[in-house]
Amino acid sequence: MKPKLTLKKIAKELDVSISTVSKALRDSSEIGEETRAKIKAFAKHYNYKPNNIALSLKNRKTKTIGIIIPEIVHHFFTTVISGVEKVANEMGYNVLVCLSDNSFDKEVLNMEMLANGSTDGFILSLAKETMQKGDYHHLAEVINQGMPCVLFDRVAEDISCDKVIIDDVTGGKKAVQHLIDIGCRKIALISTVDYVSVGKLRTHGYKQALAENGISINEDLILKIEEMEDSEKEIEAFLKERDVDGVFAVNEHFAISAVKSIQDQGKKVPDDVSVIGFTDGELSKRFIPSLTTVSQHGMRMGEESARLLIEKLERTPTEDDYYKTIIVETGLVLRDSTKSGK
Amino acid sequence: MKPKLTLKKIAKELDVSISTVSKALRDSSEIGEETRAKIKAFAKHYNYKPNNIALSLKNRKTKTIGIIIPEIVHHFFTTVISGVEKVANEMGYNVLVCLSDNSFDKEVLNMEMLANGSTDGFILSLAKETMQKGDYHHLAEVINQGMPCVLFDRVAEDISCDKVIIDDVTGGKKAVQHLIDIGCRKIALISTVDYVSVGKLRTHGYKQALAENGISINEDLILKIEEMEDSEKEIEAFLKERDVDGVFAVNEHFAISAVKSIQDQGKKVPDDVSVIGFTDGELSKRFIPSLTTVSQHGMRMGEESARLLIEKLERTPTEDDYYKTIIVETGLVLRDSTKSGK
DNA sequence: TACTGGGACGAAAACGTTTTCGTGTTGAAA
DNA sequence: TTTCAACACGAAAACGTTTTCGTCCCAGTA
Repeated sequence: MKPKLTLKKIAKELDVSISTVSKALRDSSEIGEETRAKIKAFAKHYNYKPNNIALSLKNRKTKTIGIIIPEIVHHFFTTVISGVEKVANEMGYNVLVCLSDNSFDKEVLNMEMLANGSTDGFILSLAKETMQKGDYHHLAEVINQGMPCVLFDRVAEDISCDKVIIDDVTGGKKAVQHLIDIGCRKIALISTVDYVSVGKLRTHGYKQALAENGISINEDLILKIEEMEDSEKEIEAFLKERDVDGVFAVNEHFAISAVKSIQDQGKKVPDDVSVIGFTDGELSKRFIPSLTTVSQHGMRMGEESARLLIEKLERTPTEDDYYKTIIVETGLVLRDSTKSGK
Repeated sequence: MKPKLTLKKIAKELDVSISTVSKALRDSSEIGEETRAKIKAFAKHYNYKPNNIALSLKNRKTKTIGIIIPEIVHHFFTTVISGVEKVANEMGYNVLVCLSDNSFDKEVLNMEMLANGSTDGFILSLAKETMQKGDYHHLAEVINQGMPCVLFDRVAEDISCDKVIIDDVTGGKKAVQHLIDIGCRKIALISTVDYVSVGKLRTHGYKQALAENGISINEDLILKIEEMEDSEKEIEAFLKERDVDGVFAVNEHFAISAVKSIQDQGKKVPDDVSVIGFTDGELSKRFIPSLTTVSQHGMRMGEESARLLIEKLERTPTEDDYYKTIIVETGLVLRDSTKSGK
């Protein structure tokens, strides 16, 4: 086991100064042809690689970006990470992944770690608990320290920074409009509680679509779920007592639970009831019947976020600075859980 | 926007030396009560946090561990990350996630990045291409430099380092034994090509179970799949021409494809054919019929890997060093894709 | 010969810490 | 009065780089 090679060791070995070695390796014309060649040969032979930490300290940049997500065991977030990784790597950056577990405290802790020099900036989707509290001081603080930051998907209005979101309202509207187009009139909505921004927005979309088609909104057909844990039972109970011909669920899990309970009641999907979910997970694709969904394009969101962040990192901060919000379009992926249009 | 506070700035502001500030903040008895209190109050008020990079450079340790996985959009790997994150955080470590995309070159690149000071050690599951090539020089090199390393799931025999694996042979055996127990006799195996170690081992388990029960091995009932891309069609073609009453698939995708093509043929799962998969993903759980699987306990594997690594990191390297291999037990999770025992 | 210029290299500062080893001041013991 | 410990603090090295600014020497010019 031989310890890492450093400039100092090379210098001593070749009996030149550290500066000479450094310059030679960077191909400076200051160093004579001969010495340069010798040093480069030596470095190559012993596989010298500069120490990243020292570079970071010197340059005051780490070439690392952090990403904090609420949970990793969730297909949408993994696709986002995937997108971030892809462009980060292309641009020579590393990715530090942190999990907030949907906990406010963990989110704050993670941000503190990342902000203390470990990363040049970060990408974040808010924890559920954070959105509920509405406490964003940790974000404000870090941004105020000059650390660039991109929020995605679960964002907060009142934080000024770059953002990447999907148009949840339009996404929800598209879904419901499609249900209407194929003939549904009694459309249930299975959503989350309102403090989760995406739930609220998709609900708006649902209502808009109904309104625009002259269908009155029946609050009794709207279910808001608080706890993921017992969502399945809640959905079952909810659907059992209602007569519907269409269901729009704001995520994949809810959609699948809906399909199951509809089938348990002896009805058929999509013949009796059409179901649309949100998020294009593996599950939706391979479920039987496969689910029609509003696709979120997680990979694209990740790519856009990373690009936005790195762009900001590599620009001199004096240039005119303003915050962008990128809206990634949603798509409607038609599969077998909805009747085909006539 | 105020830039980060440093020891130097505090020192200047309070008109003491840098060393005094550093010592005061670490509660050294060298510094007088009064000065100490003053400095600590100041630091607290302006929210001083030491710079991580500088600490890393000084201490020659980063308190960061890297994890390189073949693909993140894969439930098993996300659960592993989840486990790693959990214990890493508990022990005060950060996690740097890299994706090899199953490419040898990307794996090498990732390792080089991580080895240049960014991390204290890492956790790795080999890329498919790496296993195929059988080229592990990058691993050997880094280990030789004294960087601790833990391999999990897709490991290489001939690399000496800590490892965390499941007992794939026994896992496969358990599955097939169960199929036999519920009355299956014509059991097909859907596996991967042999250079993927897990595929090979699970195939061993399959054969062992058959042998032990006096069932002759029919190579015609074994399908080895090379490309994920067209696995669905291959499986369909394979099953159409064979008369089977049980299927053991070495992963979730294959299992689901199997179920689908069996159903397409007008047969019933599990009444006509029982199917068992490997990996307890979300998919298996929520698929209809839900899949009986051999569970891999990704979370546990991640936890064990992280624990192993950190243990090694925090021990003085002079103590007696040897490499451990931890075998995480598999479990058989019975669901609806297999007949219940008679 | 004296001066100039440039080629080839080295010294040292800087990034932000921690830690070792002074050093100056005090108060008390001899 | 001298001596010495204890106390409170500062200087400087070190971690591994990059970069600025010398410095030295030699060749060419006047």
